[in-house]
Amino acid sequence: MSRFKVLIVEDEPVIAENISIYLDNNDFEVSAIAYDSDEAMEELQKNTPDAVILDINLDSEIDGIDIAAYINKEIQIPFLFLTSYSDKNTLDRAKAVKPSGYIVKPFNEKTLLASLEIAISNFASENNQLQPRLSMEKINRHLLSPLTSREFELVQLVYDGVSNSQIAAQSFISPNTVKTHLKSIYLKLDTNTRYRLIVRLREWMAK
Amino acid sequence: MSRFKVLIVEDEPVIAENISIYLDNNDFEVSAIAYDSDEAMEELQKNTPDAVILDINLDSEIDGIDIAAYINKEIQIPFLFLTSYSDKNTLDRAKAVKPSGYIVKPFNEKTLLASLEIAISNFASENNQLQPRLSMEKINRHLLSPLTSREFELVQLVYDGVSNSQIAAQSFISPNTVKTHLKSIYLKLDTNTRYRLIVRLREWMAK
DNA sequence: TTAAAAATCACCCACACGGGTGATGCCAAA
DNA sequence: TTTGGCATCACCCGTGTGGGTGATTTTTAA
Repeated sequence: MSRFKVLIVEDEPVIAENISIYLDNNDFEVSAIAYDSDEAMEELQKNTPDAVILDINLDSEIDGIDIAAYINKEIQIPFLFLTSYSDKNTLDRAKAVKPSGYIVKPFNEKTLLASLEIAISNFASENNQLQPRLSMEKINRHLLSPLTSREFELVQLVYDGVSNSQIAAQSFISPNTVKTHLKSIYLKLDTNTRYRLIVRLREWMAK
Repeated sequence: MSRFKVLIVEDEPVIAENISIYLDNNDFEVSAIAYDSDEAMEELQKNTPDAVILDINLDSEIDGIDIAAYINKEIQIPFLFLTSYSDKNTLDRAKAVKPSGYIVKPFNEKTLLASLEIAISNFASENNQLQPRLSMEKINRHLLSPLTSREFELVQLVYDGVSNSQIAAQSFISPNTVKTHLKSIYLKLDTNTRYRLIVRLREWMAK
């Protein structure tokens, strides 16, 4: 696998250089170093990285948190804050843009590296399974009498938008049997149409 | 608001004490300090905290990563790793349990605190909006001709499991009009049943 | 002002779906 | 051995939903 491209946004050249060298020695590719917000925005657009390390204070109109907001809106890649400031005010503003991490200077290089790896890993898996799979456990939590395993199989198909006849075909049972199962399912789930079943399941999986 | 209860799992008493005092001075309540995995498991069950700081190496059968796996399965609260180890092997194991953060010792106290706050904040908002609201923007990204605003209103109702007659009633239009709108919607979304529409929207919102 | 797009409505038809009822065979627990 | 849960199937009926067609009014943009 090719190395992950990381953009460093940091106005102090010495620190930026240090980070760059350190990342380069540890299986990351530094796509660029941006010393101010303009450079950062440009880099984000024309040479989009896989992750970003963001200093918050850049003594310009736009600060690191603004850049983060832009990333969330337009690019959707993970980012870490790396900053000297951890006062309540700054932290509260930072919370709003949902950073993958927040590291306060002076920082432990290993912490930076580990945080970066975790951020990338978490971000990737979030995007792949933000489609929560149905969990029989979670469903039964809401039920008086739990679903049988067969019923759960059918529920999964319904949840994926499969029609009764299709379910019958790929489950090797009669369409009538599918209907019979659905009746018990509706009874247990206290529902009466397949689309309301889907909506209910979506809600239950979300929490 | 009452203070967040944090469990500290750390086998070195001096470090554990230091963290405890520091958190206590910064608006967190330390629900307990667990010096080994048994104590940790017990605390998690009988005095469930809002977040956990986990050392990985606890020189017992069960280590911090195992505890993390347990938390994910049974409790669902955010946790941070705080450890001396950041070798590839340990880190890869840690990635699998999706920690909110990974801090390597010796650590900057402010980093710990900021990471904890970010972790709790991110975790809370994840749980509240894991039910993604429909976004007209995201839908239209997939369409040749975009939805009109009226159509989008109806799509939202369908997505919430509302029947045609109910939609008609609460939108003050004729059931026939609802059907007409749905026809255009199905045409644009390339679908032909309301439940497949719901499934498709769910998929599109997820990424 | 005028043409195009959007929103509204009606009627017909076909069918997938859901509710009601009843039945059979299997298997495990009592 | 028997009871009860589970999975399987069938038939009937009513209706909500979707497809086809055509129309009028309102709003928006040219």
